[in-house]
Parts: sequence; structure tokens; C-alpha cells
Amino acid sequence: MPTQLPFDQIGLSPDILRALKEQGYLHPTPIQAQAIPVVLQGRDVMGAAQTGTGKTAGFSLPIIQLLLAHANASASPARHPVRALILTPTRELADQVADNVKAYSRYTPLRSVVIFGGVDIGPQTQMLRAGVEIVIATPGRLLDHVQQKTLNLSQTQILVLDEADRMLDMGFLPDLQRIVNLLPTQRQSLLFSATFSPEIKKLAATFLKNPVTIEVARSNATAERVTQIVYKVNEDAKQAAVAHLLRGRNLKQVLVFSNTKIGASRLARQLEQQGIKASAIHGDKSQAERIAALEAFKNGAIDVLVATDVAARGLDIAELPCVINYDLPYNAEDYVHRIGRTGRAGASGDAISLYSDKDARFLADIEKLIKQKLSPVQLDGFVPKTIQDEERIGNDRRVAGDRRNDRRAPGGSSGYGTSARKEKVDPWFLKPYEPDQAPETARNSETGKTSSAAVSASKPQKKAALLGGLVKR
DNA sequence: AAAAAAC
Repeated sequence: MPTQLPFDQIGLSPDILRALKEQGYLHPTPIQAQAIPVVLQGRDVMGAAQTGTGKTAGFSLPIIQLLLAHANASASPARHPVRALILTPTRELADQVADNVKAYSRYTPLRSVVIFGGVDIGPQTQMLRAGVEIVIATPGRLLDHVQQKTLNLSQTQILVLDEADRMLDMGFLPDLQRIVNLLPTQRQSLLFSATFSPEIKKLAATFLKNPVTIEVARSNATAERVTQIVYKVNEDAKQAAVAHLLRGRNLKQVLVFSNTKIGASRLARQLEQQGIKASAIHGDKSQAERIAALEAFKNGAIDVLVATDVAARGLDIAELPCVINYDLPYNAEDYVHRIGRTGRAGASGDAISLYSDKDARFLADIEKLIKQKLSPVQLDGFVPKTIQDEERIGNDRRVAGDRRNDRRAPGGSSGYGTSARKEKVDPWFLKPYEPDQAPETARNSETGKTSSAAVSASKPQKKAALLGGLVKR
């Protein structure tokens, strides 16, 4: 175990130390101990770190220090060009990183601003005009400001790509390329990613110069603190299973992940109807709603936050005791990120996943990634006794559903809860699945994303092509 | 397959 010097012995200015002390931080986490000296040396960094490892402080503390040192040596402090740019994939993450940067730089003259879409651009423009040294941003709105000439990146010496793998997944590569082209070639670049995939390595080869690789706490370290349970549940029974699980844990501070925006909204609504204080957070919510939901969850106004993978990574919600996967995620990596929302900073946590036949195809990938078997077990009193039963009931249900549709009458579903079946499983399980009252088409028009399927279908190819182009250049 | 991100 390497000796880790406290913060006040690793070359940070008293102004930074004061802010750290105020927040009760005395000793760096492993990633901070590794990253801070390297960043202070001016080296490029390729970092692999999970959420909750203190990664944000790992790059923002030395950046603040570097900017302070440079400002002191500078002959003309009259103008205030943007000197450090931190890019994140989601608005919430940008907001949080900005909160941290503000806290750490509180007693310094450095100013920072967070830039992302979905909110009024006016205040951002005003802040940029007044002058800021550090910008924390999502790519789209940042480029918007560049186009409007309210932001000049020609003197930006430090670039951070946070959650770079996520940014690639989200198709940000062209935007990243555009942004990097606006920066001086002489600069320091830091790239953080959950994994070092071939794509990430190519990105690093393009954007970084002779980087120092920093890697801490692989995913199995997370798994050690997190108790993972997978419950076998019929797809239609998931909502009731979540309600049951929530009641079993006193409803407090539970983050529930859904694979879809519609699913997240629906589940939150159903839970609320049952008197459970819940809100949904996803990309079709307005930014104000997203902020409100996150805030309500953090301050305890709601007990349950139902989220899409917008919240899978990076969100800093302290000490979550429990995370529930309503669905298994499409990407195995997202599973690691989701369960990483619990059991943080040494605390233990539970990660509960609901597993239906729909989720079956994702399980193997997840088990392979975490190098651990996740044998699905029954959720007592909530699932049929055998898989065969589950499949049969699933089939019966589909038949019943068709019949109901044919009749176009809500009472038509009563036929499938036969008394024979009722003896085998709990009555609630046979309660007919009630589709949402609002028609799907209405909700789709609400999202306004009718063409998204076609776009995403071609995305992997596009991504590969772009990366190929990058490497050749 | 889905989600995320600029107007």
C-alpha cells in the first residue's frame, strides 16, 4: 500500500486547502493521490476510474492549482480568456462537476461557469462576457456559444473529457473533434473513461500526447461492497415487485433504473398512485423538471427516483442504500455504473435487479463483465413457482391481451385469472396488466423523436467510420 | 433494441 500524503503536502495552494478543509477533506483518495501530482506536472492523463472514487477532485484540484500558478506569473490579468474546459456527456454531470469546481475554487479569484442546453442561454452569455477561467459544459450548447462568438477557446490550455466512453456512446465524437480543433495544439489534455475500450484508446491516441495512464479500483471492487440480487419476475409483475421491495425497505432513498423514458414515467406514476413518493428523471423531461426531481430526491422530498441511464453515471447522490434495476440494461457496462450508485465511499449497498424473459439476453454479458454469476432467484410470493409456469402465464396473458383488444372493453381481461391459477400464485400477480390510459402515439408525439430509430440504427457504423478517419489523420 | 445531447 503506497504512502498517501495528505492534501496539504502535495503542492496545493492555501486557498484550495482552506476550501478542502472546510468540506472536511484531508486525505486524497487513491485516484486523487495518483492524478494530482501528474496533472500538476503538466502531463496528459488517460484515467480509468469509477464513479465515487473522487475523480472530479482528482482533476479539478490540480487544474485550479495550475491556473492559480499561471495567473500569478501572468503580466496582464486584464482579460480573462477561458483557460480550462471540462466536457461531460450529460447536463446533470456538468452541473455537479461545476458545483465541485466552484466549491474548491471558492477562495481563489478564479471564476467558472457551467454551460448546457435546455436552459436559458442569456445568463450563460452574460457570465462568459464578464469573463471566466473555467468552463464546464456539454458539447452541444458549448458549440452554440462558439458559433454565437460568446466563447473563445483559442487560449484554453487544459481540456478534460469526463466520462469519455459515454460521450462516444452518445455520438459526441464529431462534436469533440470540432471542439478540440478550436483549442491550441499546445495544451494539456485529460481523458477519463470507465473502460479502456479500443475506441477510447483511439480517441486518446488522437487527442492526447504521451499520456500517463492512471487506473484505480476495477469494477470488482464495487461488487465487493454491493450485495447484488437478481429476482426472477414476470415482466408484467415488475411494477408490483418494485412496490413490494420498496415497502420492504421503508421506501427511503431508492434509485430505480428503467431502460426507457416511457417506462420510467409510467413506473413513477404508478408508484405515486400507491402513495409512494416518487419522481421520474429522463431526457424527455424539461431541464427544470430534471433539476427539480434530482433536488427532491437529494433533500428527501421524494423517496424514490425512477431514472433512465441519464442517471447511470456520475450523479453524486450520497450513500444510496439501494438501487433497483427495473430492467437489466442493454449495455453490460451500464450495469456496473448503475450499481455503482450504491455502496459508495466504503458504505455497503444493495443492488436489486428484476429479471424477466425480456432481460434474459442481457444477463450473460453482464456476468461476463463483472466476472460473477448472478443466478436469478424467486422473489418470494411474487413469482410463479417455476419458469414453466412463468412462461405459460406469460402466454396466457398475451392471449388474454389480444382478446381484450378485440373486444375493446376493459372488462375483457377478467377471463385469464382462472381459479386454478390463482391457487398457484398470489392474487395480485394475476391482476390484469393495465396499459397506460394515454395512448402510445400521444406520448411518442410528445417526445417528437419519430426518426430516432433510423438514426440510431446507423450510429455504430458512423462511429466506426469516424474513428477510422480520426486515426488515419 | 434505448438513451443522451443545441436551437
